[in-house]
Amino acid sequence: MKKNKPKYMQIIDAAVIAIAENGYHQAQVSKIAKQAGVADGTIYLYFKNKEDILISLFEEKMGNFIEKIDQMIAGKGTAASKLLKMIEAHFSLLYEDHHLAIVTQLELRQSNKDLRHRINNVLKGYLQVIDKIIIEGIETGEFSPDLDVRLARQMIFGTIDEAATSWVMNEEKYNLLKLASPVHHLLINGCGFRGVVE
Amino acid sequence: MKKNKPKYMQIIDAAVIAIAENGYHQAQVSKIAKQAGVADGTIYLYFKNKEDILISLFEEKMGNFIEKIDQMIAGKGTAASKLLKMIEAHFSLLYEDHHLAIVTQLELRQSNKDLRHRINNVLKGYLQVIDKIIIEGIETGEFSPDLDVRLARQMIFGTIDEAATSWVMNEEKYNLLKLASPVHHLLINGCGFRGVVE
Amino acid sequence: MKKNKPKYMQIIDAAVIAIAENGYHQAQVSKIAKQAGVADGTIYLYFKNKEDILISLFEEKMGNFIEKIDQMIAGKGTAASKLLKMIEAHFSLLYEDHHLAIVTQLELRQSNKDLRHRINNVLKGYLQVIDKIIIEGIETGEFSPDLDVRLARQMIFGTIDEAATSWVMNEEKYNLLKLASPVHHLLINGCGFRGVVE
Amino acid sequence: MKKNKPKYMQIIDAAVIAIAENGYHQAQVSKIAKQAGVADGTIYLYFKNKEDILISLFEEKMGNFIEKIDQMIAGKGTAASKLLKMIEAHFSLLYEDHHLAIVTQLELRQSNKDLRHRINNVLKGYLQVIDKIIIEGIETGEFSPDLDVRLARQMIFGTIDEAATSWVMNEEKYNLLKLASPVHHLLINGCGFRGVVE
DNA sequence: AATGAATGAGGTTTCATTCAT
DNA sequence: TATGAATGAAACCTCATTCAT
Repeated sequence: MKKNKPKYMQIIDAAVIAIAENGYHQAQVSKIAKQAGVADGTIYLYFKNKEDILISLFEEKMGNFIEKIDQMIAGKGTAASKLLKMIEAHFSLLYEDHHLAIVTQLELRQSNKDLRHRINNVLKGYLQVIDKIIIEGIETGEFSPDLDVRLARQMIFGTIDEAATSWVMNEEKYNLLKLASPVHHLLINGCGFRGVVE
Repeated sequence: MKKNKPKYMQIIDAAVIAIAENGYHQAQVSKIAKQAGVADGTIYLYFKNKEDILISLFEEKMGNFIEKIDQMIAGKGTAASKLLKMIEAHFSLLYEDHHLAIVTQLELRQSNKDLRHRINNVLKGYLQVIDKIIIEGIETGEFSPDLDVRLARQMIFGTIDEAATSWVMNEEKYNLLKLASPVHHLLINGCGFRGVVE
Repeated sequence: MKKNKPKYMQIIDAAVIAIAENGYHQAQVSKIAKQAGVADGTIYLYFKNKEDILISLFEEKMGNFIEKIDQMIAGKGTAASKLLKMIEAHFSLLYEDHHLAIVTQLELRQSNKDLRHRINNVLKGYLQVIDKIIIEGIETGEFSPDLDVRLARQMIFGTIDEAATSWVMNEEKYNLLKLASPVHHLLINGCGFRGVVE
Repeated sequence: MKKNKPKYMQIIDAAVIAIAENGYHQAQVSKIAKQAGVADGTIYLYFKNKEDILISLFEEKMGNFIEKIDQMIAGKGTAASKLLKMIEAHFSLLYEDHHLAIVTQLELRQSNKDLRHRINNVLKGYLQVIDKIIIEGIETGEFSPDLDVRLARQMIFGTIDEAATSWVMNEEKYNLLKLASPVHHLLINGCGFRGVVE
């Protein structure tokens, strides 16, 4: 299994840095190889082609994240608290890894349609986690019983993603972590006012 | 003024079709020219370069849309009703123009960072419209008084955009227009349940 | 005869300016037309193609010059004095017309081989004038009887041309006219020293 | 160091042939690559761009030549004899390499101003060699003490260059080498007659 | 396993020239 | 005569991938 050899992650980590620092289209295979400290040809002993590096990058980084989240929400607690934890974990992941934030929020988006479909496949795991929380919330009565799960999921993911992207595009000038709670509040309560400020 | 000549819009419309049908990177200038029924060189009588076609495309299509929305929400009505109109207008724009939906939601996102920054500039106008509605809603007491405008805007835009992108990626299998009302309801009320289904 | 119409010389003069100011490869037909105050298409009513403008330019400017020189040396006087007059006329032509100097000494040289052959054809007239002076000098005993006319002509033309080109490349910092006499002296006497400074 | 690899000179030599046979503007990179027996892309492993091939070509061929001349005139001997050697070396270089003669005397002259300036920089070394000889000649009393070094240099270079160019334009019908001696004689003695044939 | 020199396909843009008005 | 919008051919360079060592 190639994935267990040290150079596999070495190349993926190099790709994150190379893409973050040079931009998607300027991160040539030779730059990634140089950053990884291996020869160009060596890349092809571990990855089928360049696209394979990118999809593997996303799988490794996001896959781990999804597993972590999945465990995190497995235990007890309200759906709302689980949602908050998820948002915090998501923001934390990007906040802690500057390079990764740039790569996932900006650079990887300019990949071609094919690659983006495969990235979306990875994301499906994340969306399923969100779905789980929503369904649990509905069942426990925390969330509105007539919630359209798909739409709610799109709101949750779209909002988190948009908040993260804006933060990266604003050169990370403010503390993303501090947005987790207000974002969470917004997703639960929406914009509307009901006479009581919670 | 080049923009008033018929070939200007002819080329832009051709670009939308060519990009939608071939993909961003496979929509060569020669393909756009062919689609427009002009010679390759003619393109450069109306646009500085290929990137200029794309930014102009976005400015024309989105710019017009933003103006329309802006007028639409100028009159009377609640902030909530204005938000609904906006969402309907947004979904309608994409629903009515299959090619445009593909181009704005999928293809144009793989443009390089420079072009994306210029696209974001156009989008700013849209975000300001959203801001206007939010602020109006807060002032009239419809929306929560302690709403963070920036976050609310990110939720609204992020949700609309994610819903639209999902619809396109799902090959537009369902009727996007019908989502306007439930999406609007979600944005106003959030996921949370308060014992009353409105 | 097209040559007698006012626009013929108008275009040629515009070409001199356009080439001098923009360089040979940046002097597009449209620039020449603009400088001449006519439409692009009008150029083709007076010239077969772009090359025809350039060759005509050279013929007009140099042709006139050669005729003038030819008349100048027709009268009495020593061969040496005629040579001096010719050098002075040559330097004067370039000294008086800044644009023409740049065009003939620098820009027109980057024309293709074909055009250069045709330019050389025009130059033949000039070379024949030089030959006339040399032969006359030999016959009168002023010049060495065993002079190889072709070589002497190459020395005279090569020296004048090199002096003129150097002057233009040095941005015409010094007075070219003042070089006529010392250049003439050099051509007559060579580098060698014979104990007497004339 | 790229210059030491065999393909570096292989490509330069191919460029000389391709340019000589096809003309400057018809010597596309692909033709040079084909002539060199390498792929188009290989060219760019050794040269920054097409212009870099041409300037390198000139530097290699002319640079070597200038060094050789410089050593040649370093030893003893009269200034006049050194001048003769230089002319012979110059004519010999072109006479021995048909392709190089065409390239330097005709084709490379149609390069753009920028490239020509860089070529002139290389030529400066040659002009300095000429200056050395002139100054030495003045100091030893061989040459006229009131010689203007710059003008003398222009005469010498202009004459040699014109003779060489004429020879190439006449399709090298006669033996250029045989012109070295009479050209040398002309440069030393000029056109004038002093009653004694030396 | 590792190297890195070599490959070669593919696209944007310019500009001389035409021709309908 | 004069216009100027439209034409369309043609080339430099990049970079993912291979393969002999």
